Amino acid sequence: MNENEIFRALADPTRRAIFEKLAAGAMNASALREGMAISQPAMSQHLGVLRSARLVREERKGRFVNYEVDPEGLMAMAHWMAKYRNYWPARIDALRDLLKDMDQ
Amino acid sequence: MNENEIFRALADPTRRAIFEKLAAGAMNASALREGMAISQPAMSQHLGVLRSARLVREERKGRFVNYEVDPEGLMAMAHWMAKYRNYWPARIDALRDLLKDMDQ
DNA sequence: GAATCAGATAAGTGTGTGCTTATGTGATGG
DNA sequence: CCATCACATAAGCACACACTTATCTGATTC
Repeated sequence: MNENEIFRALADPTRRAIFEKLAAGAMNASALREGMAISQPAMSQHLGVLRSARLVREERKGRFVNYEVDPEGLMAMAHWMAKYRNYWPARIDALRDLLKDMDQ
Repeated sequence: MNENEIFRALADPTRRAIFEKLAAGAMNASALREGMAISQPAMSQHLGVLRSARLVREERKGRFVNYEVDPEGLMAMAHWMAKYRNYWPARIDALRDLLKDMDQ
């Protein structure tokens, strides 16, 4: 349950973009790079950070490495957020939107 | 809804500690410093970051400034997380509580 | 109104971080 | 086997960031 690595990992917009892309479907590092204007080493480093934060996990597939979202990191984040649920109810309309989003 | 400022703000452990302390009860900057081994300017700067991320808000009280958790930032985070709901399933006990709270 | 207090801002500094180019590793294929 | 691939690692560099000390602002109190 390493909040620090998780928040640090997500603090970088490029990494959030990578995560978002992976959330839409697992793929390998080269596929991730497509349309992202990012060098191969940079991608590899970003994936390393996301992986050690358990936001992403890898699966070797021959000489490819398939990456996918690791629920573990998201769970840890949810736990962190749950500590502050006292502060959520204030704006119920927003919460309703949130639940709607979640239901899709 | 600037995810970037929110995640950047929470990436620093000192800032998360400040936020956590404020979540336990509103207080002014000096009270926040107690037991935290942090200089006055540093605290002020951290509060500035948290405030501009809308994780915290201030209320002038004479020559004191009372700080409290701003639900706005947490809401934005919840929205971000909601996008990845598909990946939450495995260990939901905590999350079910979370959603139950949201339903109120 | 001068001293004092809470807090913000300014300016400088060391460290962290994200990038780059270059090279390494390990699997595939001709 | 050796050329090529998908990817990781190494090393260096520019910039961001969290801190410091010093100073400023604006409200309170005597």
